[in-house]
Amino acid sequence: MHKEMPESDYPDIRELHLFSDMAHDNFMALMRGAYVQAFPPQIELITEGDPSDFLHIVLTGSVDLFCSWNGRETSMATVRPISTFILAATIRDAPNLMSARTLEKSRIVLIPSQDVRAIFNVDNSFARAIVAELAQCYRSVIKSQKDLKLRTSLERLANFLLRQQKRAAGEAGFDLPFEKRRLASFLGMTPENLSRAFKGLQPYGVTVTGTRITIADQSDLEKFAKPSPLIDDHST
Amino acid sequence: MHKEMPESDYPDIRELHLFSDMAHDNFMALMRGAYVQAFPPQIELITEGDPSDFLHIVLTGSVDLFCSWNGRETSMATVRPISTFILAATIRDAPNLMSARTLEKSRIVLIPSQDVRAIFNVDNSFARAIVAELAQCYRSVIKSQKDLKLRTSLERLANFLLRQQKRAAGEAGFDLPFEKRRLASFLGMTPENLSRAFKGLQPYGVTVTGTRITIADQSDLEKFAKPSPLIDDHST
DNA sequence: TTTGACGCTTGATAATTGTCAAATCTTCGG
DNA sequence: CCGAAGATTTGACAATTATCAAGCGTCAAA
Repeated sequence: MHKEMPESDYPDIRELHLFSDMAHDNFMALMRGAYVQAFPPQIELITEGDPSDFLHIVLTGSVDLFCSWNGRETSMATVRPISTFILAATIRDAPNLMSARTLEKSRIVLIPSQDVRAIFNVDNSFARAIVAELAQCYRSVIKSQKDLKLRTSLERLANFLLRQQKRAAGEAGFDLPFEKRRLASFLGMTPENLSRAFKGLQPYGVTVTGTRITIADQSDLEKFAKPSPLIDDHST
Repeated sequence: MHKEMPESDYPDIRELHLFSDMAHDNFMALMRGAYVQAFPPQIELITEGDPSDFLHIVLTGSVDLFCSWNGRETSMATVRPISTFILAATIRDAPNLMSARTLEKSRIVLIPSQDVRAIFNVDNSFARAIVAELAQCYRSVIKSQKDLKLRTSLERLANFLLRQQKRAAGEAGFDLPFEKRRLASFLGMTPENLSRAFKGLQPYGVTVTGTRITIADQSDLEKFAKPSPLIDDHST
């Protein structure tokens, strides 16, 4: 089932900010203990509440982080290559707060959490890289929380579309990066409401054809969305 | 205006997990560069968007962290002694994502952010303590986000009251830790709605008299609130 | 004690969002 | 190409939450 990691994957992982500065030997020690596995779509990799046995890295494909309570479920984030997830739980040796499932066929690296903690204890560069990563993650969630608490669903959608447009190099037309039902959950609304929200943005020049979005006039939409770097710029 | 820190405050700060393991010299270096200041209530200590010039520590009093957008405002957290705030922005040398204001007369320690980053770079124990702190903060926000996305306002209030009751050593009666208007904002609702939400919890044995809350039967309220350690236990 | 200021509550109403059911569209294996 | 399964859309309706305005209570300065 599990396969040792092929060395051909090392460079991609080494390039991650999290691993780029650590000592060679320590990096190799982490890699030697790691597994890589190809998962089909819709496989639950992690269940919230379970202990965090592995630090995960998405090499290809994509992973949905989601949470459940009382029969309800909500999508928290989508992880795309190449990045890690559940770092905080791994470091604290605490139960996972989120579940994770593959959205598509995905290659995932699994690094035993105890190895991560052991190297964290001896490699100072690694420890500092983890600080940078956690600070970044923390700030991202704060931004997301501001988005949720300060904006209506229509405003959240409008700003989401503007962020996506920016990721698409500012092109007027681009494709949604995932299903609408998941987008709805991510934005904290129902699929029905998302459908209506798209219509509600038509007066601001937003056109939807299937998964394809077109923004006629970016500044027009911005007048409504009022994007702020303190909420929408996920790079700082 | 600014006062150098009296050495009598050193032990309290040293006891914080963040500082307890670092080298003596480095701790002293941080303290020597630090200021302590007594602020009256309702003073804005930090404005979101500003660069993070100081790591803050609340010695006495309390501080509200809040965010604004488009004329709206929401309370994100209340900081009580003795703890730090805006660590993530300090470490990343990034603009603050939240504003901060004193809720009451408060003594605040200000440690220049560049000092914190400098010591972070040379003190490995400090770096590791920051990892633990940031991981904890991150997990707290995730829990708060789950609370917001998965629960109705009535459920959020019910669970909030149960958490407060736990903090009050499980006593049936306890006082709200801050104004209702701020509680409403923290829970993501209007003051009017909070007032009605309290009434909505009467059938589950919740009584409100001014700032005093009484929970007649904890298990009765829990049957409605369905608290979960993955949302409500802020110690892990 | 009076007078404001301010926070809290209440009622009426509106806006937003969610639910349910049915219709339509897409996808994909046979 | 067909047809079933699942996603999306739409409409009707209900629940939740916000807004506005008025009233009540408390507290502190005059």
